[in-house]
Amino acid sequence: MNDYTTILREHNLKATPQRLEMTNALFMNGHVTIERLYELMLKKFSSISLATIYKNINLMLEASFIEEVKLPNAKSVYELTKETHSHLLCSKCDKVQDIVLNLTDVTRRASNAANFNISKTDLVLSGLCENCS
Amino acid sequence: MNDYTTILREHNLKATPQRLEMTNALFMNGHVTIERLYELMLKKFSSISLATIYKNINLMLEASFIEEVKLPNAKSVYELTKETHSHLLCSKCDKVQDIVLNLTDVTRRASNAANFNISKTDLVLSGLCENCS
DNA sequence: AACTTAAAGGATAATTATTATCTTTTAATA
DNA sequence: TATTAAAAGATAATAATTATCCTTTAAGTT
Ligand SMILES: [Mn+2]
Ligand SMILES: [Mn+2]
Ligand SMILES: [Zn+2]
Ligand SMILES: [Zn+2]
Repeated sequence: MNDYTTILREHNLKATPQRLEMTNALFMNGHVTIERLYELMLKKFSSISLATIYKNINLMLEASFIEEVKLPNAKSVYELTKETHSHLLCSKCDKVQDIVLNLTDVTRRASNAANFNISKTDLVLSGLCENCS
Repeated sequence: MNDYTTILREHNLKATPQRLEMTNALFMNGHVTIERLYELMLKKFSSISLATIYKNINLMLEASFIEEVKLPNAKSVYELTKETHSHLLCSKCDKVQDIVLNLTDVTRRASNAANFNISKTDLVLSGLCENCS
C-alpha cells in the first residue's frame, strides 16, 4: 500500500489499480494532457476506457487531489496538487515548468486597487526556456 | 465607417456587417463567451450561423485583433485587444474585471530563477469582488 | 476465507464543441 | 455597373466530453 492508496481513500475514492497507475503517471510525468495520460495508461492497462480517464480526472479534481492548468494556445494539462506555484511555458518546445514565486506584493496591489478579496492566483509566464533561447 | 472598419481592413479582413457587429458586441460587453456572443449576434442577425462566429473569432485571434482569456473552472472569454493587463475573476458572481498591474518585478524574478526569456504573462486572480464580499 | 454491496471499470451511445465543406451572397476594387 | 475573391449560411464531419448500462471488484462484514 503506497502513499496514494491512503490519500485516495481519505477522499472516499477506492484505491483501484487504474487510479494508482494514474497517480503514478502524474507523479512521474508532471504536467500531462488527457490524451497523453490515456497513452501512458494504455501501456499498463491495454483495455482501459477513455471514459475511465475522464471520470477519474473529474473525481480527482473535485477532491483537489489534482489540478488543471490552463495554458494559452494549448490544451490543458493536469498535475498532482502540490505547493501553490506558477508556470513557465516555452512557446518553442512547449515544455511546462513549475516555479514558486512570491506574489503577495502583486495580489496586495490588485486587492487594494480593485477592492477585491483574492484567494487564488493563476499565473502562466510564456517565453523561451533555457534550451530554446 | 467607424473605427473598426479601418482596423479590420488593416488586417485584411473585410468589414462585413457581421464583423462590425461582433466588434461592437465585444466593445460593449467586454469579456464574452462564444455562446454569449452568439446570443448577442442573434439579436441583430437573426439567421447568423454559429460557424460564422467561430470562423471570425479564429481570424480575429490570428490577427491579434481580439484575445482569448482562459479562466479557471469556466469557459474561455474573448475581448478586444487592448493594453496588456491581468484579470480578476469573482468566484461568486463570475464577473471578469480588467486590472493593469506592473509585473516586471515578478517576471524578472522568474526569469532569473529559471533562465527563462519571458515575453508574455497570463494572470488571473480569483476571489470575491467588491459586491460579493 | 467466503459474502455483500456500493463503487468503479469498460463498452459504447449521446451530447457538446469545434471545424470542414459546399453553395450562395456580398464587399471591395476596377 | 461588372468582376471576383472572400465571407456568410447551411449543414456535415470531427473532436472532446459526458451519460448510460452492464459487468467486475475493492473494501468492508460475517
Ligand atoms: Mn505545475
Ligand atoms: Mn480583459
Ligand atoms: Zn523550450
Ligand atoms: Zn462577485
